[in-house]
Amino acid sequence: MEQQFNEKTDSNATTTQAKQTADGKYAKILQSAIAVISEKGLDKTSISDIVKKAGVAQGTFYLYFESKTALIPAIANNLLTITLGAIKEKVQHESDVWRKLEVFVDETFHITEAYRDVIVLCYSGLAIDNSLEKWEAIYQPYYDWFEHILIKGIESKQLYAHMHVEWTSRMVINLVENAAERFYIGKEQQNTIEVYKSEVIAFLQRSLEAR
Amino acid sequence: MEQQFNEKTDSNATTTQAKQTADGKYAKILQSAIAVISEKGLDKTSISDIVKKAGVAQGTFYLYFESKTALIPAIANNLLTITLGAIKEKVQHESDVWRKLEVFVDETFHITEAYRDVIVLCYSGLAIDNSLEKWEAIYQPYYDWFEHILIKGIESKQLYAHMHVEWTSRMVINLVENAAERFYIGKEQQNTIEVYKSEVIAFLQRSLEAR
Amino acid sequence: MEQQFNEKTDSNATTTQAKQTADGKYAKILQSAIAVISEKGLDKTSISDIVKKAGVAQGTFYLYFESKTALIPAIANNLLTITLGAIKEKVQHESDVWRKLEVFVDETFHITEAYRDVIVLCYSGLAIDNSLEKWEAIYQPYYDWFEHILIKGIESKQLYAHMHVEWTSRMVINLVENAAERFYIGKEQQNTIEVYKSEVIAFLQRSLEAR
Amino acid sequence: MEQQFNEKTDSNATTTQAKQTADGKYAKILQSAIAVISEKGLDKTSISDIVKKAGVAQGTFYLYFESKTALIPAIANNLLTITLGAIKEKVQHESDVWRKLEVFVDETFHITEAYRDVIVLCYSGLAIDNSLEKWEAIYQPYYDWFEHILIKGIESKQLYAHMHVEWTSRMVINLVENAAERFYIGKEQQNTIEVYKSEVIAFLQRSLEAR
DNA sequence: GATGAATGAGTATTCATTCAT
DNA sequence: AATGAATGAATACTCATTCAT
Repeated sequence: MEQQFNEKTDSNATTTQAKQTADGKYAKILQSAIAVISEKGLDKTSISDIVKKAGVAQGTFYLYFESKTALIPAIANNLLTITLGAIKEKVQHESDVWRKLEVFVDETFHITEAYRDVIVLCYSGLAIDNSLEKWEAIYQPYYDWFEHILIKGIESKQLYAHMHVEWTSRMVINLVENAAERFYIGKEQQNTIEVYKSEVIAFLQRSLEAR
Repeated sequence: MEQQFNEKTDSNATTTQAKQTADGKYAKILQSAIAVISEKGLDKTSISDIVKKAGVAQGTFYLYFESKTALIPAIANNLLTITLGAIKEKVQHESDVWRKLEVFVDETFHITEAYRDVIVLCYSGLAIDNSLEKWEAIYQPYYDWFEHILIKGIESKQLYAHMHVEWTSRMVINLVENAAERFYIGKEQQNTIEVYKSEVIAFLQRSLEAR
Repeated sequence: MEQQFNEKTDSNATTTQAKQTADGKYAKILQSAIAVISEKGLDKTSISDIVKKAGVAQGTFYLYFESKTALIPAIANNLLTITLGAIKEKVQHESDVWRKLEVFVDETFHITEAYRDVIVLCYSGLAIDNSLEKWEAIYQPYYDWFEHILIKGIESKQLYAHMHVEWTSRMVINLVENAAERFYIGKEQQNTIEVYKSEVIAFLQRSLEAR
Repeated sequence: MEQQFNEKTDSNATTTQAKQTADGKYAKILQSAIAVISEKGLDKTSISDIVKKAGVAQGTFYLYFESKTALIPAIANNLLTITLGAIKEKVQHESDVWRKLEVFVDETFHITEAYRDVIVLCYSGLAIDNSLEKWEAIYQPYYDWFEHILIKGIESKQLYAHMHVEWTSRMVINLVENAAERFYIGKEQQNTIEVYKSEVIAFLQRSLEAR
């Protein structure tokens, strides 16, 4: 199942690889940018900060990125690649759709915690630019992958047959991500996390289960 | 029901009123800011743009706002006030909880369309500042209000009794707002809107209904 | 005769005066700009150099000039005002047209020597900008003034009656200025200057005299 | 007559030839530079623009030109070569000095129109550098050639015998070029051109004719 | 000779903020 | 309260030039 998505993932990877020059300056700059911007915020990060950390010259930045703004989609793409990679990895070991959903929620919370700052910068960065559509484009492979989970679940009669899989895919992913973000951004107590996740799963289950 | 929230709403209003001077300069500046920033984006909008549109002097801005950054929570607050006001207004005419939900979805889509730009600027503005918690604080009255809808629905045995109302309130509001945003940001065809909304409502209904 | 040109001169002066604020910051910046650019050349002069010399803040420059480029027409205008002022002053004491011509040549050489650098920067500055027409516009009062000299000379039967005064005015002014520039730019020996000027005057006289 | 100038011309040519490599890269770069700079102006033209148009690598530029600045004298030299070549070509068919003068004026106007942009860039370029003397040096063969025209005219008793030929040569060339430039830069109506040229010729004739 | 990736110095311009009036 | 002239810090981006291949 995931097989056919590897292609898309690969196409992303290819894009990335296309940028992989000799000494991997593209990657070095991108990683430095993520690190610095995550810490200081997009506005307060100067190109100078980034190149200093990356150990390249000021002008080199512009050999790989058209502008400061062009960093954001690259970062977002990077984040999605990591996210989707990690989630696929975990989920593929499960065969039951409900277990998949649980693992998906688990992993989303986990990644959200780890990449909290990057997630925030992607939101703000893409919003600034009025390029929220780019976000949707970047998320496309994620949506696609989850749609297939849903379809399989429907085929196995475990999921509600009449749902609109495309829309539902987006609603579920958003619901879970947002719940996770609210959990970590709001800095709620860690001890409630399992209860919180259960509630999210229960909410989804009631919506998704076959009836 | 709304009664007890008037307090909080008032506290917001009070904040606003405190700033209401003679010629309503606070409001004039705020409205100008919303208009200009919605159009040009936060970054490309200068205080100069705002005061020019408001017809006041440069320095006057700082009599009402501590800094440019301080505009965002004010704008967000203004948006929430409008949103919550409009939704309450519409919803209060309904007695059935499912009708309330429908009207709530309708109105959210409506407002999202109308205030699309402002919503985007609030996201990016608050994210920039790493002050996403402020957003939650501002949304508090909205969450509270919806919780009461849920509670009433539970009491009337129409809604699922074991839900965690606080969390569910947030999940539902987020789900609907996000669906609406995706609809208008993605610029999907208008003719699918009713189907789309129905799907959202159906999704929620399956989760929320008593069983 | 000069009376009627005072108007135009005044209009220039007025323009200048309009810019004369409280502490004469406009003039201070303009004079500093002339000084620094004359010395270092336009390209190698930074706004920082100018404001430092003028004793104002960086941003203050932009209160009085739209851009670095906008300096050049201002400088050119300033130069013309000085030039025309000085020449008029000297020439008005002469009644004979040939004496006027002599004094005009004398004074042109004199001013060219004194303002050599400024003249060069005006040439290059206006050429850079492809705004050579501006130069013509700025020179207009000069051309006008000289036309009247020619007309008076024609009326007194001393100058060739069938010349085209407007074109001749431009040709003569250019001829003399260019001769002077070539003299000082080429750094010819000072001892030849009187002979050189005589040759220029003789050349002109043969062209202009009534016959 | 031109014979003796061939040397100088050759010296120029030699300079050029010295740079003529295998695939004529020098010429390719020079022509590209003229084209691009004429269009965009010196300041806004980057070496990158030039090499891109020339179809050579960035570094190749520096094999043929020491720096960006070094382009200007090369362009000016190129312009003079073209100008002098064209004018000589036309004038040599005339035997009468007055006809030569007419043809000289005609051709100067013609070339000024055709190379307007290049002329402007030479002015500004050389002025920027404070290297106006270079311009004189480049023009030397032109002055020399015209001096000989004058000498021949004097010998044939058609021209005024007591003129200073060297200075007069420069004055005349400048007068005509400047008149032409003013004509095309000022964008005067084309229908006046013949009248305009006649006036220039008449002005010169009165100065130059034997008396 | 040719290349073109890498460099890093250099700067015009913007704009949030202040404060004397 | 209101003004708006003045400030000066801050920075994205350019591009001439170099040099290892």
